[in-house]
Formats: sequence, C-alpha cells, structure tokens
Amino acid sequence: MPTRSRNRYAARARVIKAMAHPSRLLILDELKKRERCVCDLTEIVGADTSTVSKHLSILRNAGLVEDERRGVMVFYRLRVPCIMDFFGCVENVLRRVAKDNAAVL
Amino acid sequence: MPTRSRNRYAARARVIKAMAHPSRLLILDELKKRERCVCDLTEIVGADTSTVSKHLSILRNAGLVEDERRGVMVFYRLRVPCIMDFFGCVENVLRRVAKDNAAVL
DNA sequence: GGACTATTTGGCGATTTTGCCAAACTGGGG
DNA sequence: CCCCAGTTTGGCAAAATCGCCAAATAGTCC
Repeated sequence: MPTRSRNRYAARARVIKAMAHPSRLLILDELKKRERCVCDLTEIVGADTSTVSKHLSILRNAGLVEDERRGVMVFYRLRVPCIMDFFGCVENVLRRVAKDNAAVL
Repeated sequence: MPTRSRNRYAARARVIKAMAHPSRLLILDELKKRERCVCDLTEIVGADTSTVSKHLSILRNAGLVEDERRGVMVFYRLRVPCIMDFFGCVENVLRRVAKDNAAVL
C-alpha cells in the first residue's frame, strides 16, 4: 500500500513486461548465444524490420539489452544473462500445467 | 521460424505476461510468505475485490497459483516458488538501469 | 553531393488489457 | 428457506500494445 513499495512493484513489472512477448523472448534467447545485428534478428523473428526495431527498443529501455553501432549496422547484446536462468522455471510451470491438463482427461 | 519453437515462445510469454503487472507481482510476493484468502489480498492490493479476483484468475490460468475453497473463503497458494528467485535478477536489472541514469548526470 | 543499405520513428487501425460497477453465484447460519 | 459475507462473472469505457506502412535518419561508398 505505501507508495514506496508500490513503485518497487511497478518498476519490476516494467522489466517483466518487456520480456512478456514471444518475439522478444526469441530475441533474448538468440542474444544469449551471441550478439546480433538488427538485420539478423529481423530474419530470425520473421517480422517487419520496424517491428523488430521497436521490440529491441523496448528491451533496451527496460535495461535488458544494449546496442552498439558499427558502421551501418547496429548490434545488440544481452546485458543481464541471469534473465535467462528464469526460463528453466517458466518451463517448470509449463510442464506442470501440461501434466494437470493430462490428468483431467 | 518453425511453428514448433514459435509455440514454445508463445507459451513462455503467456506465463511471463501473467506476472507482468504490479498488483500481480505484489500478490505473488505475498503468497510466497503464506497462503492468503481473496479478502486478505484485496486489502493488501487496495483495489476492488472483483479486480483482485480477476488478477488471481490470470495467475491461476498461467499455472502460477492454485486455489482451495474452505467454507465461504477461497485461499490462494504459490504453486511454483522458483518464480520468486527471478526477482533477484530483476532487481539487478533495475540497479543497473539506476546506475546508468546516475552516470548520465 | 547522390545513391544505397541499415535502422529508427511517426502514425494508423486492430486487438488486448485494465479496473470499476452491477449482477450472479456459493456456502454457512439462523 | 432467507440472509449474509466472500467470491466470481459480465460488461463497459479508458488505456496500452501490436504490427504494418511510409517517412526520416545515419553511415558508407562513389
């Protein structure tokens, strides 16, 4: 209820919301392996360049990735690798849900 | 690009999206400590009961919490504690962003 | 400077999310 | 059965998100 902790949760939510999109998760997963230019990511995601660029700016604003211009191209890197450890837990959730659904049958 | 992995990312995104809201993060944090009835959570979150109930159903549908009715009240419990380990990393991101902003000044 | 490539930004309609109110539903007690 | 507290559901308006196109910007090469 205090403004203090409310802001804290809002800040966390902003970071998590930045991850909460299939294309952005795919991008993060790809950047975990190595840095990539926007052109690579556009190809991988399979959407319009402008769309991918906007996804990247969302990730950058959240502090999850950083970019570096080299010539004409802009390369993006994962900034906080620990983010990826989280995926294991998300998979746990999914497995559990799958098991429940199976049990219902 | 293959449908296969695209679905995988979509599934992950659904789970993460369920977390991506300040009130829902607050709820998860509270449930980490102990189970709570909807009435408790309504008080803690400070929103309409119906709003909190909807947040809870989002968390339940994502597989993050489970509920149990005891008499008139419904108690919610955290289902996947590992979710909470993630918060440490999110805090890392926030600290890093804060440091960057300070550096700019 | 002009042409070309890589990327970002502006803007739009379409879809989704959010939070409240009102109404429905559920279980316990008189 | 009626009433009541606790919870869920339906519905609506406001706000946010999404993905594309078109236009602007940045850097390289001639």
